[in-house]
Amino acid sequence: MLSIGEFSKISNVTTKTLRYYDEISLIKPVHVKDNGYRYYDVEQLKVILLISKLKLYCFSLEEIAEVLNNPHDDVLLCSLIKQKQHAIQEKMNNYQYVLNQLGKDISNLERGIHIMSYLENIEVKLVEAGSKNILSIREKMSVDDYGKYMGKLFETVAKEKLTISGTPMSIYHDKEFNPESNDTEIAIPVKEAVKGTRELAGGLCAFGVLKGPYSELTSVYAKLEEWIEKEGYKIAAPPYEVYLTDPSTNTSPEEYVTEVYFPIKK
Amino acid sequence: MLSIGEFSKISNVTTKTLRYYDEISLIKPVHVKDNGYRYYDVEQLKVILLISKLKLYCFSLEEIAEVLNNPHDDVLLCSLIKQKQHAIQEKMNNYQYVLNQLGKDISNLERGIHIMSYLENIEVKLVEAGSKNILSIREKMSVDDYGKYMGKLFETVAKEKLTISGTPMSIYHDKEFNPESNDTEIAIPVKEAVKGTRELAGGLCAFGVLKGPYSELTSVYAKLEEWIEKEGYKIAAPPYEVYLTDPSTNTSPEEYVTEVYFPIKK
DNA sequence: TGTTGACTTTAACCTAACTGGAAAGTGTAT
DNA sequence: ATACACTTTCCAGTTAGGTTAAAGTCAACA
Repeated sequence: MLSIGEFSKISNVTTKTLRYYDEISLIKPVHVKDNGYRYYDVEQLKVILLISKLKLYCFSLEEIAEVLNNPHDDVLLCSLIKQKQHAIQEKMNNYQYVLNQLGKDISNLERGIHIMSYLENIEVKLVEAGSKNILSIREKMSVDDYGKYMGKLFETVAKEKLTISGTPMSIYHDKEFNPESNDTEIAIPVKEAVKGTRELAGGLCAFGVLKGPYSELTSVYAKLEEWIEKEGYKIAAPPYEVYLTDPSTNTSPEEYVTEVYFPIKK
Repeated sequence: MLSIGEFSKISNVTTKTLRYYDEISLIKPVHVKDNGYRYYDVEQLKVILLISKLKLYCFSLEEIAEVLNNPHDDVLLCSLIKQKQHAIQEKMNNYQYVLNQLGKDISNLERGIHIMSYLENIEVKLVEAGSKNILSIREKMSVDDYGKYMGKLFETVAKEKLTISGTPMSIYHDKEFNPESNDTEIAIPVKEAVKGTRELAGGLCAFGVLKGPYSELTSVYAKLEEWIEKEGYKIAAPPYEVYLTDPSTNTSPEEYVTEVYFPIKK
């Protein structure tokens, strides 16, 4: 039997953490004296070792508890580990992108170029957008669902034998930003007017183009808004984006070209 | 002037977050009506854009505040970004290691090998350790300081022209684990008995070897402790590690060889 | 002008995975 | 017997917000 201090020293887990794990029933000492002193069994070292391993793999304590409650379910464990493998791979990709961006900023700063000066290169134009007939789905969704709904639209196009007359778009109906559930309309311009299609009104628009990943679109929004206020216009309808790059051809996000339209009026 | 909803939509930051940033004075609306309604200026879009960028770079809100409070200090900004660059690189290295480990576990699990079965391959031996004369520094330190203190020891060796008689060691005097400040003694065996050296007592030890990164040492501790209890011994003195691999030759952590000794008695 | 519905406010509480500190009680070596 | 190292519980705090409720306000339409 090991006191909490001994158990802590051997397992490289602090006593604070061990008491917390006891509290949440992740690993309970095999014996508790009447005065509350905790005593662990050497066998429990294997358990705390597993906990530490899974924590390294970015498991939440809740997920670890699930694994510990099903000690012989190696299929469950394996599928959870594969999930984490995927998640960590995603994080690494993201960090790789961040390192690129950050490297550019460092070399700019060392040349005396201010970090936000890239905004000056975003051009805003006043355009007259033509009205379009679009096949669309409007739903509360997260950004991750765009692909799914886009797929549905293309299915409909195929089934109904519609004629595509432009690149995919999304229209933002929300009044504020919400990453989990935005009121978004995913659309493709088509020739035919059938069930599921509608007319997207044309008119005066503030217009900008982005070459780069979608995460940089907010800079274009900001520039458009700045321009709209400076020129004395007001936003007249939900803004929309037009995706000129087909994401199914595996172009890198750096090469994506996206148009942004803010319908406006005086 | 933009309402909080408009500002949120354009900047892709939720209204909740904006209110929180107001509360902590990270970015305050340029005007607040008597009824409490917040109104932002288009110019503030650049500020929130910068905040989002720095958040992507893993800045804490406190660090971002520091940057915003020194808007023209590009040197400060650049040095902070470089810090983050380093930190992110570290994280990626760590994730790379995790992906390797996790990949091994997946392929093991798919072959029906249990995730903790590697423990069975750790061998424990009973040895009689000889006593050693060591030059050492004992201090409360974190693992990150090991190199620093080791460097000091080597300086002393050089200055005093001592004769090294073994590979570096560390002795753990703490009664429990504490990552920030462990009562650790960093040591090198030397021939001469001078100021700063002492005798490390020999005697019966439970002994194990690890080939691999230091983070896996806990598995060896656990095995040793299990063996000690099973054989009816008790720990008699602080455990110590002997580093057979010279970390200054750039061996990969996978190749490190470390011995672990737990001095014991009946 | 009135009304409706969308927008905004504050306040209080919740999250994960702990950490820190205080005050009191306990174990063990001398 | 005493000292002191070890352990206990309890409470508050950390980051960066999210959730919910109840109340107040705005703007557009009739």
